[in-house]
Amino acid sequence: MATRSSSTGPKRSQRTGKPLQSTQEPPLSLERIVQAAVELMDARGLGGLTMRRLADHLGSGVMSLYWHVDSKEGVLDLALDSVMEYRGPAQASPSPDWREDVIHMLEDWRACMLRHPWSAALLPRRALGASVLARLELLSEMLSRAGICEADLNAAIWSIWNHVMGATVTRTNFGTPSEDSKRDAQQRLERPGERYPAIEASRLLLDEDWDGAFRKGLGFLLDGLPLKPAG
Amino acid sequence: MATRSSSTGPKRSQRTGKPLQSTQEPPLSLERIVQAAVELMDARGLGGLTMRRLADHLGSGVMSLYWHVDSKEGVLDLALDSVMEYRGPAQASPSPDWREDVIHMLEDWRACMLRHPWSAALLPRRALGASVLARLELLSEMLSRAGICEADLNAAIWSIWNHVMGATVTRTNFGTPSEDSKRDAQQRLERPGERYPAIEASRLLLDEDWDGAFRKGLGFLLDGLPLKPAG
DNA sequence: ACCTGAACACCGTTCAAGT
DNA sequence: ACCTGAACACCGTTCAAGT
Repeated sequence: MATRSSSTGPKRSQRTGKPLQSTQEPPLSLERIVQAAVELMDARGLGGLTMRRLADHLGSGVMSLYWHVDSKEGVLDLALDSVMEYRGPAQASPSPDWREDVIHMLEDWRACMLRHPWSAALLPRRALGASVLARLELLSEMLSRAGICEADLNAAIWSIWNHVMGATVTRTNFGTPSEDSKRDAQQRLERPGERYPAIEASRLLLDEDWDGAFRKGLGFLLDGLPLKPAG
Repeated sequence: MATRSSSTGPKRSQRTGKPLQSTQEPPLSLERIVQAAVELMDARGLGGLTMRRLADHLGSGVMSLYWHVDSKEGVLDLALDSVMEYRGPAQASPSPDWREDVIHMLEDWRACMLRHPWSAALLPRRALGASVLARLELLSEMLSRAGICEADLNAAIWSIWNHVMGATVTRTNFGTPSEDSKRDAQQRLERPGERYPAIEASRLLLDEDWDGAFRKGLGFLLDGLPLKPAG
């Protein structure tokens, strides 16, 4: 008559009933929770993160998570920042060319986000964590050293932030679409009475050189920054 | 004994039991649904849109919506595009200064999104609708007329797209924070062992001139575009 | 053609309790 | 200090039915 499976033996998934791990689970910790959240989102996307699934993944009850974490929002904050750490360029930092340093850090930033496609959409929606702040701090130093004046600094930083985040979020959304959705998009562009000849001609939505567009656009932006001769 | 209220008389909200409207509701239609969705999100944010609430708002049962609409995703697609229409500049379009035209359209784009703060976060996550496509088409024409070469066109368009979307989404997130969260942010910056002197000095996170940063950053980007002498 | 309620398989989180 | 299950107030959507 019992509708719930027996609770003897090792912890089992509420969802599948299969044993989650043959060995003993280590105790819960913030680190384990955050790491599991990253893995879960890597595998199943932003919407795939569920407190219940997260607990399952860790072999614990759902509510156990809440002793370590305030809410799901807190998990998202920590997961995002955990993925954004910067280890710096190969050699000692201040290279002769400021542009090289800036581009290296931003390419790495973008690469981090592309490794975890859920992160780009999360970036602008949460409080800034230590890793993101460290990157902004570094960017600020680099631009000052390049000779940007104080009055232009914040606008320059936000513009670069917008470029990195926008390029990444746009790419994870529009990049590598299925052949079907490509055909759909193309048909949409050619719908009678609603035509977009310029977009059609330039293949804006079919062009797949997202890396090139990122680099080139970043070049435009850096070219446009007003720099004084030297720091 | 009945646990549900009587179903005589005009349609009542399942949630509150109050009559939703003293007059007869007009029949459902795609237009009414989309408009109600926009109103709901304007009032309660992206997370405030619920199929049940939407139905309540319209005085219908939840499942009635699904005759007009495929899914909640479909409602979001339509709501976004409905809010992004461009009516063009006051006078006939091709002004002597291409920059003026571009800036006008982009300022208007940003203004549309700021009027509906949920829209910026939605923009990069959905299929492009007619209003957004029309704006991209217009932008493409304007840049070609300005003399950008074909090979640079798509990178330029995406960079500008990133700027508009990024600036708006960043502003709706970080803009006008409460005094409390400002203090929190400041304390975070000054935490011992984890300091961000450059960000602190430039007041990157406290500066509230988002309009200025948008315009200035767009200026940098347009300055950096490589233009041939004339179209 | 248009609308409906019941039901299903989920959510995040509160609570009162266990060790 | 750390973990738990039951329960609450929600979700989006399928289905079989009504008019």
